Amino acid sequence: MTTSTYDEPAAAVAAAGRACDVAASADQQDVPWLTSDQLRAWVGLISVAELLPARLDSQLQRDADLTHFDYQVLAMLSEAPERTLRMTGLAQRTSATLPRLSHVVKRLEVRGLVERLPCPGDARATNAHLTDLGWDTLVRTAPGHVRTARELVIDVLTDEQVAQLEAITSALLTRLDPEDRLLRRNR
Amino acid sequence: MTTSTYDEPAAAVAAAGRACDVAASADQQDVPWLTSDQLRAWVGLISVAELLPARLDSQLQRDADLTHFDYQVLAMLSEAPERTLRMTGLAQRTSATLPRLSHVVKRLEVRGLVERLPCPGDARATNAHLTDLGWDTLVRTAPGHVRTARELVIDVLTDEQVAQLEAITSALLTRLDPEDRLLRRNR
DNA sequence: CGGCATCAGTTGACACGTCAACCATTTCGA
DNA sequence: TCGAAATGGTTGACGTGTCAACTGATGCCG
Repeated sequence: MTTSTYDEPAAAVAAAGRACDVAASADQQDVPWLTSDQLRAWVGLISVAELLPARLDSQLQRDADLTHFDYQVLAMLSEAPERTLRMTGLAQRTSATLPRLSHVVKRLEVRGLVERLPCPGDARATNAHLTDLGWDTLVRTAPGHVRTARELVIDVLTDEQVAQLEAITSALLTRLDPEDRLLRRNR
Repeated sequence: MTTSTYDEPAAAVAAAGRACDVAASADQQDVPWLTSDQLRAWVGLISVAELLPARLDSQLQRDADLTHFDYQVLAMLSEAPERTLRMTGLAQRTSATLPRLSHVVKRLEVRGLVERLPCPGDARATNAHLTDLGWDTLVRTAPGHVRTARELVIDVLTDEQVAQLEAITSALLTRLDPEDRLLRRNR
């Protein structure tokens, strides 16, 4: 049972893995457990993935009453021709489900940051359009957001690490986003 | 206004940044915008931070009706002496607020995976204890979780990249988790 | 044309996290 | 030793995301 007393969260996951070696040999495929190096990287990554979005949300919430997701929606629209996108396209660019996007856009519309228009070409579709107020809000909010991005990530790393991070996330996204919905690399 | 048509999400954030240069020079501090390299790394990171937790949740939900956070709670308890931790300590180890943990532990207790006991030393405190059922559940669930960790992250990267990722996340956590780990409504 | 499958999007019920308020216990200073 | 403040934890209301069901429009194939 190996019940030594670990202090670090990393060890907890490891212990569960070790326990599995004992119990799971029967009906589970052999899954090689992580080395201690791999384990540290894994725990680090999931910790960052847990804490970073919360920080972004709280900064944007405080400064502009926006979710990070709200911000991304506004940002995508600000880039689009006519500042307009169909709901489906917007959902893909923000990695969101359609129901989620629908709810969010509805709230943004109530606040006057976005408006919904029927799509001329296809009566089923809806176009989301960034209003002037939405644009102004985005412009006003961007600097603080960038500052946060620098404080929490960019300025903490060396240029070399930034380059490494780009390569690593790019590799991960081939698994996490196989359909390339984020349109990061449109082949 | 520079309204060229960008295809990449990365550009969207950039545009907002550029716009800010125009409008915000008056009352905002000068925030140097991100270079294209930095921008790619940033967008990659927030994409991963958005997608990875969702994947972990859905795998664990499917296989064991557990949230990734539930899993982490069980894992931390499995490591602790007597498989027992006080709520506050558990909250720190899982980067959770106390209310969140309280709700989660209540649900886990209903399912019989955890039990709550008054703390002998301090009548205010509560001890959370992993039951045998909880241990078995964790043991049964771990292999699939490890497999997912490999498929989505570890096996996608070279050994060198894993090492780089460890260094990078370690650096980021000095900012994201500067000893806070709870301290919600202080002062 | 008629009928069926698919697509685009919305809605509502439910689950989870957050926040503020709250209670009980403990600590500490005067 | 008494009372105020701090600690440990729980609860309930509210906002947001998810899923399943639904509406309406479009496309397809006979």
